[in-house]
Amino acid sequence: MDYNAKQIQIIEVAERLFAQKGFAGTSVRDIAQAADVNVSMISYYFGSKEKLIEALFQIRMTESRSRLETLITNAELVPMQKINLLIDSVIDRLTGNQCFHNIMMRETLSSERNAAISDHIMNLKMRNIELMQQLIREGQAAGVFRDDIDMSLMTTTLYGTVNYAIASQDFYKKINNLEHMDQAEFLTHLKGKLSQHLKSLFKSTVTNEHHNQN
Amino acid sequence: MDYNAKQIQIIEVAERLFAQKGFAGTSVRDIAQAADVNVSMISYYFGSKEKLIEALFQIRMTESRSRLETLITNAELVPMQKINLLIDSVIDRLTGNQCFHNIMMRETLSSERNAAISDHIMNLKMRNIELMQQLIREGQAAGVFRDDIDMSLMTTTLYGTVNYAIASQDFYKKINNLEHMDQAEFLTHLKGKLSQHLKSLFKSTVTNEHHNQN
Amino acid sequence: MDYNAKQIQIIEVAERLFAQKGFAGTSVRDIAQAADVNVSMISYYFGSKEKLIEALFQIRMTESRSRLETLITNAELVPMQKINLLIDSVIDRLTGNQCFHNIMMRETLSSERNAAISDHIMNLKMRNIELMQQLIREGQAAGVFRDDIDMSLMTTTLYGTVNYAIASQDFYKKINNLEHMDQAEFLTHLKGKLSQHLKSLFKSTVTNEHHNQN
Amino acid sequence: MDYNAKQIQIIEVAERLFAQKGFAGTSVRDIAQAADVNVSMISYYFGSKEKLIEALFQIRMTESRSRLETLITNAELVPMQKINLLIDSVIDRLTGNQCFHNIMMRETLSSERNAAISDHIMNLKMRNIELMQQLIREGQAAGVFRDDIDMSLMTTTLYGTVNYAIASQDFYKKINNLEHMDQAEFLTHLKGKLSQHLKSLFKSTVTNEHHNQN
DNA sequence: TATGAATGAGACTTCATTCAT
DNA sequence: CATGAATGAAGTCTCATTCAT
Repeated sequence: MDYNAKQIQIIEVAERLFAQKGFAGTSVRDIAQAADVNVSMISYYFGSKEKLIEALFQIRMTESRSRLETLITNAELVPMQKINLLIDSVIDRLTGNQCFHNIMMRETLSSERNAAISDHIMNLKMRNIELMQQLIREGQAAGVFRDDIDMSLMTTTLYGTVNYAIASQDFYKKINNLEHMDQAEFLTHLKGKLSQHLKSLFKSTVTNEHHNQN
Repeated sequence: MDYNAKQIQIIEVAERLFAQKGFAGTSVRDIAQAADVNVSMISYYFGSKEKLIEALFQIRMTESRSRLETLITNAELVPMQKINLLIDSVIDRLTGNQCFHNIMMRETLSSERNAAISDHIMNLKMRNIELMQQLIREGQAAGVFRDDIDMSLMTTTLYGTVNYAIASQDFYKKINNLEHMDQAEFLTHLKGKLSQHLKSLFKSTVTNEHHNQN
Repeated sequence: MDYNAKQIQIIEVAERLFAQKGFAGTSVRDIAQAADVNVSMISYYFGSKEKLIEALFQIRMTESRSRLETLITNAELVPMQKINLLIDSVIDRLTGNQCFHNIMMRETLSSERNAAISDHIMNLKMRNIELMQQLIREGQAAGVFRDDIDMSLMTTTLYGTVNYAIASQDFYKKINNLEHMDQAEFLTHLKGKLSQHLKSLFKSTVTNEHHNQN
Repeated sequence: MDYNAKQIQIIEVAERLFAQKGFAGTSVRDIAQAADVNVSMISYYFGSKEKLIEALFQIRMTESRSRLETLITNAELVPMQKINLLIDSVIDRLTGNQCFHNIMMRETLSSERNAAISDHIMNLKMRNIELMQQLIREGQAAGVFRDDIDMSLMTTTLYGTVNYAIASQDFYKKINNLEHMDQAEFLTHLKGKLSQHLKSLFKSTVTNEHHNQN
């Protein structure tokens, strides 16, 4: 599936609006107006509003498909390096695609799920968790990771923390008196803080050294 | 502001539907039908659909006002005990009000924010963070907590993890082969796991003992 | 099911327009405009355009339910009198409800049939044909009707002739130089001619007297 | 006016679809898809959807032009033989072109008539009736036909019966327990029945013998 | 000559809200 | 105080046709 310039334009505009106002809260008129195309183009190009968001998911998820694979299967890195790179990768992806991950979060929250989209999300998550399990086993085999790591909870903390940080960025700005920063500057700052925070968290929890049984 | 039985019925039904289908995705007809009242009642009682969700926020947030205060100001507990109680409290609140916190998450994600709701959310977060700062300072004064704790990030991890776990509960069930459990059983299981996981996380990160500089 | 004044108004207007332009050829806007109501009233009152035509069928067919029964079961008439009254009854009904029978004819011609409407039509036809079979058997028992009457073909001729006459009335007018007549006058004339014609046809075909085996 | 292969293909597909779903109920997309041509071909070849149906009428009516003439003017047949051949000819034509006559019936029922089509229909009917009048006069001159025949009513019965029989064929099948027959078999059966029925009807009505004054 | 992309009008329906009772 | 009928705006989608190629 490849899309022409106008289709991509529509998808990008839709992504932004869906993130801002939700799927149901965004009308095809909104999208058409913002993308500067005729209203009927959405149906014409994608079939329906529903199919448009499916196209969006298909594109964004295809894009992020291989990054994790190459990282995990890189033979030159030790497990803890991979964990740290993984953390930065997740931070980069989620902050770099705020709109899309916002939409994905909303869709995850919704129980009126579109089957195609749910499948996309489920597949992505399955793949991610499997890669992480593989990484954990590698670290355990090398004797540097603890044996009782619940990877699904660590993943939850990783994604949950980054997601929540992005969703609450305005609040974070305010609480830390960072309102003077512009968006780019602030994002760099936030990413640095998150990176440091999560790496520290993972190191304490995942490695064998100095762990306090609870 | 107190509401009569019918108004409360409407609010509770609306809460469930907003959580399931989103604010824009839920029509006043849906609410009226599910609450078994006339459609015009929503406008009649609350003024508008918008005002209805504001009423919902106002109620739910007023409800949760005092719990945290009493915990933090309890003189009989040591800081680490408070942290652990706090973690359980957050887990309980978020899992016990999944519908409402689902709505709050969605609204936080939305940049088309209703001013009244945004204010409610902001106030709640400010209050929470202040109480936590207070708790942290108490622990630091007692010499059991590290000096360089970024409480806003720890809070982000706490809420983010619990939120994400709730949002992804279907996935968690699947990945851990817990599909045989009924909802109540599963929720108990999940709460236990989250509690253990987050306490461990906080202990490693917050206390002075065994910390690995990063 | 009883309908209020506005609903009846809508149904009657719709009946006329469906007869004139067909179901697909008539928009809800056409109907709303002609009935002098808001467009959304059609959906509001009937659910959809489809349901509107179903309501129309349900009403018209309920109306014509009992006429035939009372005629056929009337003990004071001899079979041939019943046949003649039946012919006049069919002529009256079809000319008196031109619009509706026009719609029914179109729907019968359509293979994109609405299930509810098809059922209505099928039921009506089944009932009619059964009553006629009963009448024929009565006449045969009395020895005045032939034994080899194909009632389904006679019925086809009866309804077919009247239907076609109504559909071709403009042509009939022209061919018989009756264009000076107004509609009421012409209809009376046509009904008389049809009555005479069909009675003669049935007498020759149905009765035992003077029949020429073919 | 002659049409190329693609145009004929379009016309034939359109004929089938118009018969099935009506003119307004058939979109040019439906036609283009079923005929496996580009959507714009309809406008390109015929100017518009309207012009397409006109072309269809023009073709089908030109086709059937001469059959009746040769029959009526055949000097070797006696009037009653011509009547019978005429009946079979009508049955053959209407059953053989069900699609087209279905469309013609619908268009006749429509009061939103396309002028060109109405003219076509009117011309065909005028020609038919004139040929029949000629046949009747011939029979009357020979002393074998009654003097008071209303040919327009007899024609109405002929066309009306055959049309109605075709339109109600599903019902006829059901009522006579012929549902086991395939379409070709059933059609042969129906044509035989109609032929016998109408010939008997005409013989009783048209000829001087054994007529019962009404 | 033939095409497929593109269009604006209009299709049906649902929406939140109002108003007379 | 409560209701249900009614409304106009706006929703998504399909339509027949046009136009540049």
